[in-house]
Amino acid sequence: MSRTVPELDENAQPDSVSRTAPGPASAPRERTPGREATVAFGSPVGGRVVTANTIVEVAALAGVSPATVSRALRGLRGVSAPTRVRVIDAAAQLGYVASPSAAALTTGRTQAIAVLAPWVSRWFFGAVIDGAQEVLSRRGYDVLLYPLDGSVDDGPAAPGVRSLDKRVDGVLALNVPLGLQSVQTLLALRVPVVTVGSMIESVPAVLVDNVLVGRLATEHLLGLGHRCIAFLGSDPAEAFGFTVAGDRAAGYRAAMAGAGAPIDGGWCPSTGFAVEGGSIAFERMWGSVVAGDTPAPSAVVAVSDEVAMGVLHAARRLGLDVPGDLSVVGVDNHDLGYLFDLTTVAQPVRDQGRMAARLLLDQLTPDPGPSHTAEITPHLIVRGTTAPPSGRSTN
Amino acid sequence: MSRTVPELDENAQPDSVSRTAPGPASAPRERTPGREATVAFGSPVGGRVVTANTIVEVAALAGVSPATVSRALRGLRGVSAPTRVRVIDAAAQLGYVASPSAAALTTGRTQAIAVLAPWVSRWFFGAVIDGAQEVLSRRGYDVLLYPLDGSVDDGPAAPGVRSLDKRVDGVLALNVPLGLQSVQTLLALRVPVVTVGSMIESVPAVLVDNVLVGRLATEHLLGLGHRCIAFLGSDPAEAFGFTVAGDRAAGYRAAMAGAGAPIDGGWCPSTGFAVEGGSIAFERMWGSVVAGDTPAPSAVVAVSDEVAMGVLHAARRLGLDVPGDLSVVGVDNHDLGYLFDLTTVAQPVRDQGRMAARLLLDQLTPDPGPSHTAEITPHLIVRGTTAPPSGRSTN
DNA sequence: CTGTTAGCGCCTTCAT
DNA sequence: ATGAAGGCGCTAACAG
Repeated sequence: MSRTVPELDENAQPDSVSRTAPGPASAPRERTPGREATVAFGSPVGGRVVTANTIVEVAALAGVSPATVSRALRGLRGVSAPTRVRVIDAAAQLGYVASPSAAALTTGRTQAIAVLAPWVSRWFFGAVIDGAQEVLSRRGYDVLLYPLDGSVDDGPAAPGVRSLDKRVDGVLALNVPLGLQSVQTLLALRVPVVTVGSMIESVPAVLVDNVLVGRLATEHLLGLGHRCIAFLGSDPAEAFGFTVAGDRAAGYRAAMAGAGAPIDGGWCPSTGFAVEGGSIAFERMWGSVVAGDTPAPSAVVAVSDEVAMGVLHAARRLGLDVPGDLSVVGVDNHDLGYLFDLTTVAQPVRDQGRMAARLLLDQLTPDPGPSHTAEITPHLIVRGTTAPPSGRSTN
Repeated sequence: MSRTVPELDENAQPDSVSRTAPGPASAPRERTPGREATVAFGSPVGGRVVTANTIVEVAALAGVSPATVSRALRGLRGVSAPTRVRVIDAAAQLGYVASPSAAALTTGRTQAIAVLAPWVSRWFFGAVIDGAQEVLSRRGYDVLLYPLDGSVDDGPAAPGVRSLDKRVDGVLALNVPLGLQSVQTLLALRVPVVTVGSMIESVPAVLVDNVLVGRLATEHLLGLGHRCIAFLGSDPAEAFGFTVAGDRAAGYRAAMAGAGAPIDGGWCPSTGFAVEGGSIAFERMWGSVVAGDTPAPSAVVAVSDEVAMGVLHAARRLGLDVPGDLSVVGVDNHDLGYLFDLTTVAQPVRDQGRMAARLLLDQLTPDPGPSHTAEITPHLIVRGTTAPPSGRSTN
């Protein structure tokens, strides 16, 4: 199958299961009418109390019908104030929470949102999710995490996406280059979808003006006097509406063209978005420079902060001084970027998550109105990895 | 090696600003008997096909009863091979997926696991989740992400945890310092719980021998000849079974004591686990050193790699050379640690997620057996931030 | 092996 | 403002 585990932590210790705890015996999910809790939920002081499993118990305690409990607890109108109080009290006292499954079965809404992301351990995704989560949980939605491995190809059945059917009220797709089949399956779910960073036709999205991103980064370097600027992160296999790298590259090219600065063919290797890609590409490029096959760039625009970090690392190993010998700009404003004193084009990432969540929630209201696409404006943050070129070629 | 993110090509379309897409109109979740999909799910070629909403349609198409469909699709025995094939075919053809809500309502199992974590954007949590997710989704479980803000205090109602009732089959609590109330509410859910990094009495856990962690780090430095070693990350508010920092500090103290190296009162500030905590604490400490109130340490053990990064950053600002003037050890083996050439005590983090997930799944089998606690063995990874002290005080 | 019969717990008309 | 009744889609006992 897919999903290999490349990043096995060195020392993948076989599960050394040592101690043995008694454990809660984990009784096979009894369906008995009442459960014992050690804490009185409604009262400030502890004590033994039976937790209600169903709405019926609450109704009984409050002296009303289940229907009224349902209405009262959900804040629907048509319930007298005193009744509502009694019901809420009873529910609190019993620690009652409506069964999401049962509620979903009748209403057709699950109160859950799927978040599609290849990993969460990469900062960008984690940050977007944090932002989205914040908004979604405040509105009472659960977040279901779906790992969509980077495999762009999707089989005819696209099982990953398919399993979302009837499971969520909406989908947040994070920088996921979905194959055609997956997209169609996704849309066939008939639930609102919002993408972040990638585009699906007629689906609302949170997008950054990536051409501008590329331009800002490049023009900053041009402004410092650089003429020989490389772009690390073009991607040959651009596809499926995921044009982040391509757009940034375009902005770079536009800026270079605008300044009349020629671009060498060896200056635009592809890297992906991770640290290693940056290291490898830069080392290779520099090898080519040393060999005389490629003119030496005095600055680098990296497609992401992580790629920039990789470049910094490689540059150090190669004995290059940053920013003395080489200026570096990244993109993202990664949480750890300041540790490298990394100049970067910021694209508020947590905000993207928040906005995407709001866009999605908008589509979940009774009267959605037209869905729109939100555009995020990037801005330059100048730190210490950029400086005028050491030579005297001032522009 | 590591999976690369999506690919892109280099053509960028000018990004029109804030477009407004028609959007899928997002009809209020119609409950009509059939839905249109643009793709034939079962057949290799596209075409219009009605997606079945219920098991009844599948039964009809396969010419069997709903019960048989249920059995066949779930791989239960007691279905003849040809029948099973017919059913599976029919289901595929209709793009049928059983409603999780309905299934949960009858079985009492939701096939979902809650992951409790304060954030996802911090590397440690993301990595653990990635590991857990990998195991859980392979076994058909959904992952529900619950943001539990670091607030240790929990109100009497502990609403955050409470809402998990009837929603998940198990809970994975990641380094969450749960308050007493929350713990009891959690246990009252009557579902298996596994913790990572923290301890709840009689609840299985994945734990690192953190005393050993502290010892390994400290003894490494002692072995290099350091005598004046600070520990950044003691935790004053240690509580709720979350003893990570305390245990590491204890290991540090034990090692120091074993070497007969005295510990100055100013050497053990608290930091939390994030970068900034490390920077601030180290700067403050160094201020005290400069003021003559605290003897200068020649090395630092940081409670986490992020704290170590903060120390490195602060040290650089203070003009200290690492490892010339100061050696630094972290803990975690953070994905980005190598960029800082950071010596660290590794605790395979993704593996912790995997193991926790397995432990949890073990508890979900019909006959759970005794729950056990898994212990992870840390090990030292020597990189470039540690070296013998510049002075000649060799041991 | 397969079909029939009951619910699971809740929400939602429709009455009252 | 409240109650009564039916059904959401599925699974789990029984029949056969």
